[in-house]
Amino acid sequence: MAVAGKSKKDVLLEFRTTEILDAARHVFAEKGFNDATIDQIAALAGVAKGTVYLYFESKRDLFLAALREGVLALHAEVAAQLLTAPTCEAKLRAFIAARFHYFSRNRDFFRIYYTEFSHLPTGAANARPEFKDLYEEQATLLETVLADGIQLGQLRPCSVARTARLIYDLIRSALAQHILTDDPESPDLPINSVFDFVWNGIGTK
Amino acid sequence: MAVAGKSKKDVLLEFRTTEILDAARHVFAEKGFNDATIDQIAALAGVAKGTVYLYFESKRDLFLAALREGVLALHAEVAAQLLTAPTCEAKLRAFIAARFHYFSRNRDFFRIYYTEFSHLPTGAANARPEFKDLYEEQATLLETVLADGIQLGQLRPCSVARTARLIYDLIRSALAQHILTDDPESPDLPINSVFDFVWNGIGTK
Amino acid sequence: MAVAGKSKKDVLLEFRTTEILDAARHVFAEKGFNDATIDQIAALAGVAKGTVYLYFESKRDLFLAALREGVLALHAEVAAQLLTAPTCEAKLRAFIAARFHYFSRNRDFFRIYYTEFSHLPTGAANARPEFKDLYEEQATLLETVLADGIQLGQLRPCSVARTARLIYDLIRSALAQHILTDDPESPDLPINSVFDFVWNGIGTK
Amino acid sequence: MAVAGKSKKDVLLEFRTTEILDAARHVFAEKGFNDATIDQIAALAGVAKGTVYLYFESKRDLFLAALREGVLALHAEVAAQLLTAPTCEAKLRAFIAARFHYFSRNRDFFRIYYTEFSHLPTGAANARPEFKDLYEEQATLLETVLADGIQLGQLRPCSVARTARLIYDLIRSALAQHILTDDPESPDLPINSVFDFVWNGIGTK
DNA sequence: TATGAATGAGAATTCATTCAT
DNA sequence: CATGAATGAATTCTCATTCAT
Repeated sequence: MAVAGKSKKDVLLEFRTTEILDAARHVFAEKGFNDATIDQIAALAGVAKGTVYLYFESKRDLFLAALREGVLALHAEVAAQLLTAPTCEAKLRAFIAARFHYFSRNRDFFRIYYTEFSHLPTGAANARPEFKDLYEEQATLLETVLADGIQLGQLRPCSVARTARLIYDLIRSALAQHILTDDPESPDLPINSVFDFVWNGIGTK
Repeated sequence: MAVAGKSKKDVLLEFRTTEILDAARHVFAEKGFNDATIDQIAALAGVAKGTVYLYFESKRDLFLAALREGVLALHAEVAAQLLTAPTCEAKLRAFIAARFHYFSRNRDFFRIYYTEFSHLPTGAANARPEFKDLYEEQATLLETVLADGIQLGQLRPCSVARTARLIYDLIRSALAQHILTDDPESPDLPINSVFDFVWNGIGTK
Repeated sequence: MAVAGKSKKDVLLEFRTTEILDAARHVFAEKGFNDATIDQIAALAGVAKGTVYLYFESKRDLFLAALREGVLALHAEVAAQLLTAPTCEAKLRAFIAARFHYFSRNRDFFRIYYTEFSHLPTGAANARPEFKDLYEEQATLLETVLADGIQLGQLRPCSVARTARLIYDLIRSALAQHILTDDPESPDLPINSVFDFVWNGIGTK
Repeated sequence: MAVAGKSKKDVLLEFRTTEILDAARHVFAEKGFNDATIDQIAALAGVAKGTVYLYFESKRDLFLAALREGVLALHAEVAAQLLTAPTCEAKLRAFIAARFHYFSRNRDFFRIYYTEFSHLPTGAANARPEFKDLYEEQATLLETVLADGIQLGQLRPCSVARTARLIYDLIRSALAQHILTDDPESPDLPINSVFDFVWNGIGTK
């Protein structure tokens, strides 16, 4: 029994946390960080303004939490998909597809992710170490795929770090077109486009 | 004499405008639109707060002016380079190189450009028509190169619009790595990387 | 107990509202709308600037609230007095007297009322519909008295609307002399003067 | 020759002054004191902003000058009309009529006059001695008429000062209805109404 | 004299954050 | 724990006034 772990209190706590995070994600996605207000988030979460501060230190903190949570889920999903892919080519396609599918289901989150992670590599100026880590984890995933592919001779040799970054941003770019324009189509077409572009380039042979 | 054109007054006016725009570019680049204040910009420009409003209607207007000016200069430079390139391959390389060179010389501007244009394709939500046009002009340039290349059989057939967007964002991504990390190296290496990636993809054959 | 109605919270809310309105009335009376500042009002009310905005949407809104409240109270008092007056002559005198008495007790309010309602009949230009209504209610009261008086042959026939307006403004004028000069005398003398002037004119027979 | 008086310089000076005063009157009438800007006035007068300050100390000063000028002209016209009226009754009617006619021709001015003079007797708070005098001069004119009328037995005895004020404000009230509603009718009707009201009161007998 | 660019004090309003209940 | 009233720092923008040319 002791293993059960979650008391009623814990459940409530987690519930509130989730509720607030969901509201935050929605409002931040809608209005952007600056134009979102704690009032709006609290209202949407169905709690009082002060309550938000019981769960999160500050507006910024809440924002980061919303971002982190989503990124972790994304990472888990992508990593899982990667495991099932046998070849390097399949892994690359899975990486792309997993991201498209995840964000298709979490469009609010994409807006935050997109905004914030574009600012990410701003180097020193940005000073957001928590983020860096989240990003690194993603990048590492892709870099491993690339490194393996090169080793196996299935990929042309290149700078793994640099190329991973390119692919990563390429996917983000294609996602932006797919998500931000509220394209209701299946993501299969852009997934193929991106993969084809990455794999074959645009030159004829 | 009558041809002189610029009176002393005009010179001063232009000088002030430039001064303020430079300051704006710097502060906006440093802090982002929301965290930049007119006070800071005025101080950096060496004028009083009110003076800024003599030259620009509002904070937003100032921001857009800084952006527009840079984009127009960029566009002119890129277009010029494109003209001198004989083949489709050369044109694509020129497109990439021109952007790298321009932004290497205008790093402050890149930060603004990068931030704002990433938010661009947000569709209806964005409602910034002045921008759309600036972007379109750039995109068209690249699309023309692609369309010609396909016609000449030098490029694999693809969706011109979609591919142009991918390349465009790919360059932005590589630029971000180069510029935002304050990489002092010559941009030649990333230029080649990007071109190679675009042209050949990453797959072996 | 359930009947109590006002919780502690309601009381506090009403108290704050009153406090702010009183302060507003005072400052607006002293300085006029434009030269009054929210800072001054907040300070006088003993609250922070932001608190004012918790109770009123804007400076203008606060001003109108102060005005409206006073006008409604005035109207109620005048209407009550009118009911107790038996004859047309008595009603007219009551109308005049009630206004003098009310404003003698609410001198701050008179200054606002005086300023704002003099601008009232500016026709279309004014565009303050909330006001128009408040004014109309007052005017109607007087018009009814006049119309009845004419019907009963106690008043000389005349344009009821026009005459009501004249009397209304006449009272305001006399009030201005009485209130704005801080005349400490009983208002009985000006009340009689005004009534006599209105009733008999100045010509000898 | 020395009597000629006005050099070319003087003429220009007077011309500019008039031009600015006219513009000021118009803008102040349109927007009110606070919302009128020196820029607007200068533009309408066809001079540069700084020039206004060559002729008038401050915005307030300009406003007062516009007011003073109009009041003096009004006063002169009214005084002239009074001279031609033989009886007390005629003088009173002339006083009313002259004001209606003057303001019918100077509607812009009425708006300023109306606004400012309603605030006038605000006692100490107002501290505008220049005005007091302008007002007194007008009042004296009317008081003299009343005093004479009482002496001749054509008017019922009353407080001359108080009654003059009442009549004065009554006229203003009727004027407001006539002018501010842009009534295009001849002012004869309201002139008669006012006179009748003043002379006979509203009571029968 | 005339100009109009520059100034900067000032004011309304917002909203993250705190804390007494 | 939860609440939401209160706070007040911060920010944009305006415009009367000055002064170098």
